[in-house]
Amino acid sequence: MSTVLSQSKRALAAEVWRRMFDYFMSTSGERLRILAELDLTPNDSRALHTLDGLAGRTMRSLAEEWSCDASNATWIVNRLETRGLVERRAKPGDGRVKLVVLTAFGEKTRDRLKDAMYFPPQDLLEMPTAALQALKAAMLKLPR
Amino acid sequence: MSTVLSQSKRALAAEVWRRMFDYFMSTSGERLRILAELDLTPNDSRALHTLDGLAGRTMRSLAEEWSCDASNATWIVNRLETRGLVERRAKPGDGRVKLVVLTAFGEKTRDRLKDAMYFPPQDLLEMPTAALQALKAAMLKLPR
DNA sequence: TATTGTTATACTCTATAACTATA
DNA sequence: TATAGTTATAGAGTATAACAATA
Repeated sequence: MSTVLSQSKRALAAEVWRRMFDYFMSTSGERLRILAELDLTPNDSRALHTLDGLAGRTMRSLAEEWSCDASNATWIVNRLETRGLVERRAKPGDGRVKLVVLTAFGEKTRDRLKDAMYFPPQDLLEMPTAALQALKAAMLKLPR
Repeated sequence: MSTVLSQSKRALAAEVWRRMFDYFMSTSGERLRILAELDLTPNDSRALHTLDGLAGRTMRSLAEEWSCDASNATWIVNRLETRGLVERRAKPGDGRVKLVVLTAFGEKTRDRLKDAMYFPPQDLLEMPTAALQALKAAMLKLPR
């Protein structure tokens, strides 16, 4: 891929990004409201989405994923455990390792959170259908 | 405006929102990197964007805008003041009130931060021009 | 001896309540 | 007496370093 970009293309991408950035930021209050309603911090939210109810994650891998110290991961998992969202299980082969999994309540909370976050802002719902269709077609071309 | 929406329109808006949400979230690491480079926390960033170098803001209005306690606003402003990003000025007519303004350094830091945040992600810059044009046209129709 | 995780400790961020100064 | 802001204090969240248990 080329690293040389035309001036106009740069300006185009900048305009697209600025609009998307501003719109997304304008909706951040709604996300804070959703978290407060479920009595979760942004950090709790990130933690819930890292975990699942099946495989289990080692404390070490969680600290790495969360870019924090191992002792901080202990603190975060303790907090979730106290609230019944996760549990620690011993790893069969290695007595040093603990596996953290979501409880049924943890999975339910994570799913409720995800549904709420994915629910579109009211003013997006009220856009003309044609504009939404154009937006969707363009969004499908986003690189990830 | 109608509050009755067709099923297909709901699904359309949900798809658009989910794509935008996921793309934006996938770029959050870059934003944290920018903040770290300027030695700012997300909170510092919010504070810088609330202030300016001219009008000045009362402590009370800042606490309200930041949805925090007045004593917390004092703490946040103290932190910025220690780093030379803001200064407190007395309000001429009312000796109780203090006005917080960005210093020249504060304005420069805020501008550098804004420029970095508005710089589009690399993979957006590398999208085909036609796709970017379609994206821009759709973005211009966003409600805010 | 190296690795996994926790505990002890300190520093940052946030809130409640008490306080000072001005209106 | 009411308002603007700060200080005292306590609790949540994060990091570093020391530690215990297991490999």
